[in-house]
Amino acid sequence: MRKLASTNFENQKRLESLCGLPHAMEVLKGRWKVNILWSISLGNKRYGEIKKDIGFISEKMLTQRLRESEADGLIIRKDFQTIPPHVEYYLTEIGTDLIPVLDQLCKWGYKARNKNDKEISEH
Amino acid sequence: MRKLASTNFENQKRLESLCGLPHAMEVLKGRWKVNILWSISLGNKRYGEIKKDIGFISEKMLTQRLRESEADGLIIRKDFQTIPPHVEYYLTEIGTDLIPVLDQLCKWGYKARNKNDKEISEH
DNA sequence: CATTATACGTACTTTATTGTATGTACCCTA
DNA sequence: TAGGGTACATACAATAAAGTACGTATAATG
Repeated sequence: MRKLASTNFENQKRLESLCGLPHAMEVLKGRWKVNILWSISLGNKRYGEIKKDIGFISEKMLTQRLRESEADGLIIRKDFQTIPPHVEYYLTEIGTDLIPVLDQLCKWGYKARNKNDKEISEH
Repeated sequence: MRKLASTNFENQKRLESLCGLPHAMEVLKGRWKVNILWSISLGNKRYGEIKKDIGFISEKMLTQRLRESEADGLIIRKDFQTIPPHVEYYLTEIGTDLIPVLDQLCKWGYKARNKNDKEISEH
């Protein structure tokens, strides 16, 4: 739960008003979000598929992050209203737009990791 | 401080081993990091300049994040060894490579924010 | 008739991050 | 000689995120 009257919260708002970057980071933050979005972009639609794809995410985390990404407008939740339940998740337009950026970030991440590992092992 | 034997920690490591994306997010996480890096990329070199540029970051946060980004290999700290102290921060090569990606992310962030605001105000 | 599968919800504990307050050592300027 | 600037460090309190354990309803399967 967010505490609306804390400096913590205020600082985040102030940052987000400065430029788009903090908003982007806010929307992507948390351990699992980018992986969930990525997984959906690869064609995993159902809760169970995403869970299996990531492998070791807890059900609580998955549900929570999916809800947040839905609220942020990145994904759409389609409930087939059946029993047992059948739900599918899709990227929205803005969610889809994010994927190439994540791809860039991923490539950078590889480079950064290798570079740093190398430098550390040189000692 | 990180607790090395927690599931929390282990999960992060597991994710990072999967692809470059979690590593990138790990390196950029926290409220202030991307703004600090951005500020340096704009030409702010000194501690005080970065602090003034962001405006409302506490000194503790700034120091802490600078140290982390240095450990992650994104920036270099050049201490002029004078009294009163004079220190300058520069982006490394890999740190510089990140800037265009952050720029993309920033643009996406604007779009995502506007889109979401609009949809919310339509209710 | 017990198990598995679906997609969650809720209460609780553990870990991690962020913020606040204060102190440091020295220099320069008024 | 009092105050401001430089670039931090440290102890502590407040807040947020992540993980654990357990429970739900129903249907199909063995």
